[in-house]
Amino acid sequence: MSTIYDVARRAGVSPKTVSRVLNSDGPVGEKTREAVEAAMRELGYVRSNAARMMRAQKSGIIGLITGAISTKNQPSTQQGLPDLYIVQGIQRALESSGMTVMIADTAGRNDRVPHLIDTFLSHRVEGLIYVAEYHQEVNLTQLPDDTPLVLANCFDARGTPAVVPDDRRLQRDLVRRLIAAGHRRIAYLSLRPDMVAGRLRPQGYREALEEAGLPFDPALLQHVDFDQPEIGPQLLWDTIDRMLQLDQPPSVLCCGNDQMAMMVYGILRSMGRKVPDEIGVAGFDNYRAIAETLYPPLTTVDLPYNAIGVRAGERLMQLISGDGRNDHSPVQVAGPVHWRASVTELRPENVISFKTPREEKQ
Amino acid sequence: MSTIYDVARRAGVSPKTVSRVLNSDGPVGEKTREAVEAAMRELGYVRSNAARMMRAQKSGIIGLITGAISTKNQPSTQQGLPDLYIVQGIQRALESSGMTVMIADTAGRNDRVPHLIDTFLSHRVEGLIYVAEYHQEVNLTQLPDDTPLVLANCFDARGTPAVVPDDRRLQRDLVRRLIAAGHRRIAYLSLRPDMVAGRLRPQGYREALEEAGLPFDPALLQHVDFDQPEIGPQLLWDTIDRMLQLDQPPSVLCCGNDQMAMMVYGILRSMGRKVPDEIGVAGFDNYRAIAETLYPPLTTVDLPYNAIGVRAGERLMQLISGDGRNDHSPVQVAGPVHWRASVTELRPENVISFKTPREEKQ
DNA sequence: CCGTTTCATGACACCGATGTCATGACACCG
DNA sequence: CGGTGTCATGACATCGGTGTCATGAAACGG
Repeated sequence: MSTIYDVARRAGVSPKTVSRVLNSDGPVGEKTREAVEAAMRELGYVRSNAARMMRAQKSGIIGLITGAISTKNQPSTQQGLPDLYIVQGIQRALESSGMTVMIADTAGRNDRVPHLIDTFLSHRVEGLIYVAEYHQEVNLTQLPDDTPLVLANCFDARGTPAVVPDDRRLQRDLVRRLIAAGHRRIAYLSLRPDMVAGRLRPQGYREALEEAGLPFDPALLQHVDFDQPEIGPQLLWDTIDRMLQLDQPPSVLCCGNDQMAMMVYGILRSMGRKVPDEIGVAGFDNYRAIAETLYPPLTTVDLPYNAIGVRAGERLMQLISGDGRNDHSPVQVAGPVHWRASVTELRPENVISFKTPREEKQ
Repeated sequence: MSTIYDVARRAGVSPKTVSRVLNSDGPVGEKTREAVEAAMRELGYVRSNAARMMRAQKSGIIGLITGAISTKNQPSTQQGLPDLYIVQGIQRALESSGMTVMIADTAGRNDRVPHLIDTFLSHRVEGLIYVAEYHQEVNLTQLPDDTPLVLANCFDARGTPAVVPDDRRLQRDLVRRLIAAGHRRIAYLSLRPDMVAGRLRPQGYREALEEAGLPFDPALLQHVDFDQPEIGPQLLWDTIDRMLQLDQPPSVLCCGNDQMAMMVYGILRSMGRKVPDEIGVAGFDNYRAIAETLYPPLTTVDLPYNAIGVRAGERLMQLISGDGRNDHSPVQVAGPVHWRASVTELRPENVISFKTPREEKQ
């Protein structure tokens, strides 16, 4: 691979002049510039990042640690790959800055994280982002260095800058919407309470009920460990069965996530209950491969992974450029409700208030 | 960040000696080694890859180009993220070699590929892998350089080393298994024929029929563009309806992929047909988030994305180490059938032949 | 006890790009 | 016409490791 020296020789100038052409510092004569550019083209010259970053003491590299790519071995993981969208968002946010993103995968083993961090440091990354597979608290080994770190989809006790989904608010918005559609008996099938989402989402559910003056019925809030290998479907079946046996059964089942909702579809139909006519189903995530393909399509709320990534990327760029605003509270990100055919509008008159001005004009 | 010079000064030795400790070339006295290691620990020394690769003229970096991370904007993409498993496989294959994998995302725009390649070349990557979102033919701009390139999940007309799924064989194996289970009228709902999978998989289906001496009925092989935004479900509904109206309706619906199978579940149930008692459903991909969670779980065949990645990584390492075996035929990878509850065994006696020796002992 | 080999270590150059400073050629101004 | 400023360009050092070669000391053999 050719170097600036090769280019310089071919163009009959000094290496420094080639450098000037490359970087547009200092002045370069018109003819010289053309000669240099021609030489570069002819040699297929590509500038060496290694030499460059060595001199400049800047790598232009951002390190990204994620389990996204190999999450499937973990037993209790729900759908698996959503945090890929976070990575996508990060890339989008960093694209304009000219940074190169280097992604390392934990391969499902958290004990490899220190090694990955070491590799990144040896590349002299200018910043690090750790992306968790699902909203959780983490505890990374302290970075020995002053390299900035941002946590995405997770947080820690040290107050490291973090960006997380606003589970509470998202669930509240969805349940609000269900209430607005006329539903009064809303069941909530929650994820395990040892997951952050399994705690925050039920909170949002209860908040929406309270706001609307609806009573909270403990019988309608159940935690279900639905993704257990064997017994998961049984647990879910049993929980739904009990709810439907109640004196006042629910008119809609709110599920902890879209994958649970998919399983609920099958169970309800095996029970001979029609969705949405006899009972509605709502999800959480807007995991589109599921939500849009299910039949009928699933009402759910957008867990904005993309936005989380973008925000995390932006936050990191701030830190790198020295904007050390010590915001110890994590950034919370929310997203829109997606209303689809899996829940009926019990009171059609309510629908009107949800039309946009534009639609009303038509 | 400290350098070998800092370490050397602290340990009272020369930089070269520190280098020797790092790389275990040349001999180093016991005491000296300890002093150097202590100094490194105290300073939190991490060796600079930039300087290293500059001297060694080796970057230790593999470039990976994929649309995996941002595929969702594309209109005609089926499920979206499976090629992430390919990336995982590649990482696994390259892990032991000490290479660092740098992933670049096309952000859904193929016109960015040349730019990404340039970035990689400026990092002096030692090899490149291009990962396609689904099995397809591609046409990358010729690499100006002698950097080795491997295609994963795609191939080109130039005979670039490639690793692809063996769609034909996978489908044949699945249909064989259905036939072994006693099914004789097997319908095939294919993906669009302009996709490679939409051509190869039906071929495998027909091969399995021929092998078994079963007649091929054109009415049972239909292409369905099921993931069209609006009309997809309608098209699918209509196709299934027609098939079920036949004099000899099928006993099992073989779907082009798992996502289509998920949609078929909903449609069959809305038609009042029970799965698997009245009609069986089979998928393709073993997209576990769907196949295992659907109710009943889906019989499907493993599209071995992981293995494709591993093979691609291995192939690239061969090329880098100079093993230029000019294998112009793409490597074809297959995987196992996953038999789950969505298809019944019509003739139980057949099941015996599928028991493993171990099971028979019990 | 002297010549030769082995061991432990250091001096120095080099990889490729770029920051600093110097140099020569003009142009401009009083 | 001499002094000064601008422009175009190059020489040289530098970033942090590592390959090459040299050096001095200890060990070994006869």
